Parts: sequence; C-alpha cells; structure tokens
Amino acid sequence: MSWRIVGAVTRWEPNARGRLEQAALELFGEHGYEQTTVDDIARRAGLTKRTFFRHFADKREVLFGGADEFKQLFVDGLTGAPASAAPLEAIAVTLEAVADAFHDRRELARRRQRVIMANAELQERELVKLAGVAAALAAALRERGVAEPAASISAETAVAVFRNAFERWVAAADRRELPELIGESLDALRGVTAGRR
Amino acid sequence: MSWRIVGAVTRWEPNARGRLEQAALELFGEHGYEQTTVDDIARRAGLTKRTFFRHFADKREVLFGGADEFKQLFVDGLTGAPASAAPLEAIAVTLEAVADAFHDRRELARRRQRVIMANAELQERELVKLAGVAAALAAALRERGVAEPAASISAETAVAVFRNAFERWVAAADRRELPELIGESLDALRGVTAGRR
DNA sequence: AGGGTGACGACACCGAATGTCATCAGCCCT
DNA sequence: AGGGCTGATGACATTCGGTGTCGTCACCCT
Repeated sequence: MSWRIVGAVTRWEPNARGRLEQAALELFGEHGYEQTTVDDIARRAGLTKRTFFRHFADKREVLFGGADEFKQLFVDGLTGAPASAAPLEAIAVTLEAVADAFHDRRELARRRQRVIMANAELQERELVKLAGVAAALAAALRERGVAEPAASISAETAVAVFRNAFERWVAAADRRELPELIGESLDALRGVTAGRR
Repeated sequence: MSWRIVGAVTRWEPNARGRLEQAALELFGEHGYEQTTVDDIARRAGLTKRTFFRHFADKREVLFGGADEFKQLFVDGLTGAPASAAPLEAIAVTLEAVADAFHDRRELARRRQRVIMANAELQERELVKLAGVAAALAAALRERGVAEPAASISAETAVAVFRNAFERWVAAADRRELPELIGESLDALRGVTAGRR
C-alpha cells in the first residue's frame, strides 16, 4: 500500500499517526464526523482500518492527540506560579501561561472547534479531556498545600473559566485576544463570588 | 414473548421502559457495563434489542432516564430563589433544593454511582448531562438578569460545587448529609475566590 | 363493523472495535 | 555474509452497537 517504491529507506511511509490525524481532520471538515468512516480515514492516509486502531483507541481520539500536552500546560503553569500566590492568583498565572501556547493557533483552534461543536460524541470526549485537566490541576493544587475540597473546586473553576474564555475566543464574532477574555471571565468569577449583583 | 396470558387488559406487559432500566441496572451491577450486551438487557426485560433502542437512544442512556428531571430540579430551584438574591446566594438556595430531592435516595445513588464510576463511557455521558444542567442554569441566571460571562461561569461553578459534594456524599467513608457537604464545598469556593490561602 | 394507531418482533445491514495470524524490512549478533 | 529477532503493518474473522424496514396485532375511535 504505502511502501516507498524507489530509494526506500524504510518499509513504510513515516509518521503514520500524523497522516491519520491529518486525514481525519480533513475528512471531518469536508463531510462531517459521522459521515466519515474509519476506513475512509485510513485509506486517505494510505493505511488500513486495523492500523488506525493501533494508533488511536477509538475514532474520536484521532482529534485529541494533543490532550496530554494540553493538560501538561496547565500543570506546568501552576508549578511555575510563585509558591506565595493564593490559589486564585496562581490560577490566573496558569491560565495566562496556557493562553500563550495558543497565541498563534487561533485559526487551527477554530477549525478543530467547528468539527467538535458539530457532533455530540466529540463534545462528550472533549468534556472528558477537560475533566482530566481539572483532575491534574487539583492534584497540583494539593501539591501546593491547598486542602480538599478547595483544591478540586478551584481546579474545576479554573477549567470552567478557561473554557468560557476559549469558546468566546474561537467564536468568530469576538476579535479580542485570549488573555483579555480570560481576564474578563476571571473578573466575572470574582464578581459573582464576592456577592455582587 | 411478554403477553399477558389470562385476563389480558393490554397486549404487552406494561412499563417496558422501566423494566429495561431495572434489568440494565441489575446486569451492570452483576457483570459490569461492558460485559452486558443490549441483547442481555432486552431479554431479561422480556423484549428485543430493537425495542430497547426504541426506548433509549443508545446503551448508556438507560442509566440516565432521570436526567431531565434532575436538570429541572436545578432550574426550579433557581426560579424559586428570591429575586433579590445575588447569584451566589441564589445558587446556594438552589443546591439546597436539589439536595432535598436526594434526601432519601442515598443508597440508590450509591449503587448507580458505582456502576458509572466503573466505566469510562458512562462517566463521559454523565459529564454531558451535567453540562446540560450547567447550560440550563446559565439560561435561568440570564433570565434573572445576570450578564454573560458571569451567568455561564456561575452556572458551571454551581454544578462543580454540587458534583463535588455529591461525590463525597456517595463515598462510603463520609457519613455527613448532602446539605452539609454542599455547604462545605460552597465555603471552599468562597474561601478560594476571596483570596484566602 | 371497519379502519387507524402504536408498540412490538423479525430480519437485514452498516460500521466501530478487537483478536489473531501472516508478512517483511531493518536491525543486531555472530 | 548469514541468520534470527523485532516491530509495524495487512488480511481476515468476529462481536456488538445502532438503524432501516416491514409485518403483526391488540386497542381505540367512529
């Protein structure tokens, strides 16, 4: 199927996983998630269905290959916050750091988000990934000495704030940048919990 | 299959949906979610696989039949809060109201939660249901005059607080009741956002 | 009495997901 | 140079979730 015919240095075309991700994003964008079969993706990548499932646990996972790095952004951001910072300050620092990583990827984020928002199964998976981020954040907060249930509540809130800002960031309407939107969401949180009407 | 032989008043045994839910919860508890096929569930309920899918959109949904009522508990609770209450106060009132509905269902909640916690697919679906609650809460908050993004952030936070308390409530270790745990989680939230270390 | 309705069974079918075995280029070891 | 090992892949078979379609039949309404 995908051998190099001449001057072969390897038996297979390299980066099978990346080709699958690329093919999947294209096909999902062209025909939608449900209308695309795993066979379609594998064929476009020059592979077979069986090989797809060797690289991804299921059809959805092909869109979430970066989830671990994403989670790590949060954990590293929190680790990088000054030990003296109170939880909410540390979270603010963390979210700024995460936002940095997205600075030049707004268009990519939009394409991916459009695919996800068009399908309930994919939104389900996204929620799981965000829950994983929250769990990792909670563990990192406990590491900083924050007790339960404050650590878990803070972590969930942090993710909620980020997601809220992120969704507005990828929405075509808003031209503001992610850090500003995060600041706005954080202010809204502070306002609400301060008892402001 | 399931006709009443004598004295039939209806062609079919009544409450097919309820029987399917009952059979599913039993089988999931006995052999696990993955080890139970839809055919197994349908047979125990005296029905066929095809009929199962007439009552539930997919295999997971059989465990989430009460999701709409659950969501409505939140919305009604918020609607019942005094119009003068600030968002966080209104949320506190709402969560108390929701907790009331679970007062005498701790054991049922535990059995169901054990099944869900044992399977990733089911946790995924639970996250979706909770996201639906958050969305409904956000809409209800906007109805009360809370602007975005405060409404969405508040709603997500409210759900996070409830979930945190609920999980501790169903954990065998804790003997305290749900309202107290909710209060504790709310206090943790207030503490964190007040900048307390 | 007759036609409509709604719930269900029977059957066929698609696609996601997994187990198993064969294949073969590159590598290491002698 | 030769032989065996390894790891990624293809090929094939199978299970199960999910759907489309049609037939059946008690119930209901007129």
